[in-house]
Amino acid sequence: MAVTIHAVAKRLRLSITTVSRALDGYDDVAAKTRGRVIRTAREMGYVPSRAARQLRRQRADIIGYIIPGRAPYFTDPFSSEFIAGLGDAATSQHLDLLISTAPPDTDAERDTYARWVNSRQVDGIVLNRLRLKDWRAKYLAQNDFPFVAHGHTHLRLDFPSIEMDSRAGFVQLVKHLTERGHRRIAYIGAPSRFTLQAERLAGYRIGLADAGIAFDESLVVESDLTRTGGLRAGQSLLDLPTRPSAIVCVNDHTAIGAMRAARERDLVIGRDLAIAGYDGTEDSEHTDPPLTTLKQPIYDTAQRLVEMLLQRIEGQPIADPHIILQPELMVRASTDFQLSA
Amino acid sequence: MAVTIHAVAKRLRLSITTVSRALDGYDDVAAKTRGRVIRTAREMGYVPSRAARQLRRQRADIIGYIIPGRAPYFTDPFSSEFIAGLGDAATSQHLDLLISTAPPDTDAERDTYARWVNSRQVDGIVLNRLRLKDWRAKYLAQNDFPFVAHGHTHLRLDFPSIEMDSRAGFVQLVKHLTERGHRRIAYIGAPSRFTLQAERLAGYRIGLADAGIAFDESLVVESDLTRTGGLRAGQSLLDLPTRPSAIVCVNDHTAIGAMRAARERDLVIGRDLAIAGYDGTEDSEHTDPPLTTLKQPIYDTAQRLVEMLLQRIEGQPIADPHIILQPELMVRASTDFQLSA
DNA sequence: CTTGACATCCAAAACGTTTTGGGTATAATA
DNA sequence: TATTATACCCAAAACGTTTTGGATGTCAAG
Repeated sequence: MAVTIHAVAKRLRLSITTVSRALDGYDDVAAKTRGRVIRTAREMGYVPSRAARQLRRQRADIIGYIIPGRAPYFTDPFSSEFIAGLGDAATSQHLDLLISTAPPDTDAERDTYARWVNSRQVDGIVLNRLRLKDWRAKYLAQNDFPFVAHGHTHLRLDFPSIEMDSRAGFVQLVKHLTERGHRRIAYIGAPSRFTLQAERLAGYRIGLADAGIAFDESLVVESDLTRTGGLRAGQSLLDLPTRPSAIVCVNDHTAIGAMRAARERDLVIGRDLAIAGYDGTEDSEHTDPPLTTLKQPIYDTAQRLVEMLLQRIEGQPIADPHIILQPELMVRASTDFQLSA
Repeated sequence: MAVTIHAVAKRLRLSITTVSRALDGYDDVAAKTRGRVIRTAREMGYVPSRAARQLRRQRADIIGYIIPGRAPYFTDPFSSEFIAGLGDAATSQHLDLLISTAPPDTDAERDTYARWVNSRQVDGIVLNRLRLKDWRAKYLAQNDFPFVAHGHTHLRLDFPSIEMDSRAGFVQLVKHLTERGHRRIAYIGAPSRFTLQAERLAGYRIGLADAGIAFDESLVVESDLTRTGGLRAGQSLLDLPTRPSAIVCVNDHTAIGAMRAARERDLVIGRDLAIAGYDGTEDSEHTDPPLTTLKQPIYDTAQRLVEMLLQRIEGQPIADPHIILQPELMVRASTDFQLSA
């Protein structure tokens, strides 16, 4: 079987206490002894049993992330990049990342969270795509379980978070469009339970109001954050009696779907029709034409969230527990034209 | 703190043995007692400590996957879909999925594998993007550690695997192109240490030979499986004195980059130039024009790999330990035209 | 009444660490 | 020489389960 601390101690004719303390860098073991211990341990390929250490230390050195959805929903590049950020940051903090998947607001989701919390399998949890009334945040807060989140809720809860001011982003985006002559600007959104939908829709409405354009309910469609959803929503908008001249989308994937709907109808994006997304994933650079989008630093955000979570786990004070970042408007060919009257 | 089996036993005035056995469904506990135990445990919110169980059972109920690369390399949709498949399958088998990232053939990679194996943190490992001489496969096999892989190596090792016959796929793809009049067909590949590169390049060459076309080294470019890499490689190919009329790419991401290079040069894909990819990710459906590709069942493959791994972990015989699947040629507009002489 | 068989239950060991609370030399000080 | 520091080391407890190997009681059969 695997080599235990016992075996190392036996070989060295030392107690396991001394071996343990030597390896952990305590100063009550002679330098020479420490050297012997470290060398022998390495030679024998000793690595502490995670389970035993975890049981004794009451700490797993693992953080958890439950992907809110099932494939292919989750395969959007936002998730990939987010997970990559979590994974890399975890690794560099000597943590591991435990992943599971569960569709939002299902029993499976509740079970998974309950299991992770109660079995002390992870030391902390990262939350993403918050809901306005996010039971997860409530549950974790009630159980005093360390967590951080990307986004906010409408509940009275205090937890470390990083969020994008996507409302301001959409205001800016709509302004960009109205300045280019657009008056009929449509919006393809997400289900209303998501905070991101509330924020982005609000930004859209403010943007319209700023330009003195009346809000037109028929130009707002709910979709599901996927390309296929964006395609369907785009189809319905473009088949309207008087179609919009611009479509802003809740995320890049939706926009990519909408672009396809436009092509199906032989509309030239960037001339007949403006389309914009949100997220600034690499995808958006490679569409034809390149997609105007609001860029958020997904990878960095994930990394910083892990750092905050670790501080929270260790009970350290967090310097800036509520970070709000501004997305950056990336104007590309999909919207960069003056609408001809 | 969290509720332990001790607390449950105390409340019920039973021994922890009985509580444990009642919950585990042994038949040496009275039905009435079992009922009381289960009810009380649920009421008290008892969930066994993973660490303790793991220590005693010598089993973690966790499988591991180390993403071979760092962001943004890993953010290609192949990885996302693969991870989604692993995650979902793991969940449905009552396993969790531990994720880390490490660039191929680095010390970081070796450390991570060694740590996971020696600390018995995971019960088994899933390997992906195998290398021709994959030290990971060798290492795990030597340590008799359960693992399964997507792909094969050139080493004499026996392990459960699922792989795509991507060589046959490329033969078919090249045939598809030669039938449409293409003679100058270029290939954008991956670094040569990857098995997938060897296979796909071989398929490309056989396809050429089948059509009586001489292999032209100048039409083969090595890239890095990313869109940006595909863009660069595409640029260099299209700037050749006599440019190719078709480009086949080692994966969809590369193809998407190559498409961009073509657009930069005002070439109409699907008329002036044929481009094809490999993977059949959803991305390929949404390009303009839609991308011809070889589709492989990534999500299902991941799921089946998890099943095989679990059997391997439990020492059960595996019915079919070396599955080879045929990719499906999806002919789309990016290649579906006759080349005008 | 004894003996088995059966149904229930349980004490204690074991899993492999970390940590607590000393213990034993040796050297320095009084 | 006796005392006190100092440096180094260790036995044993604890973490929370699962599992082994009985123990106890009841009931039917001999």
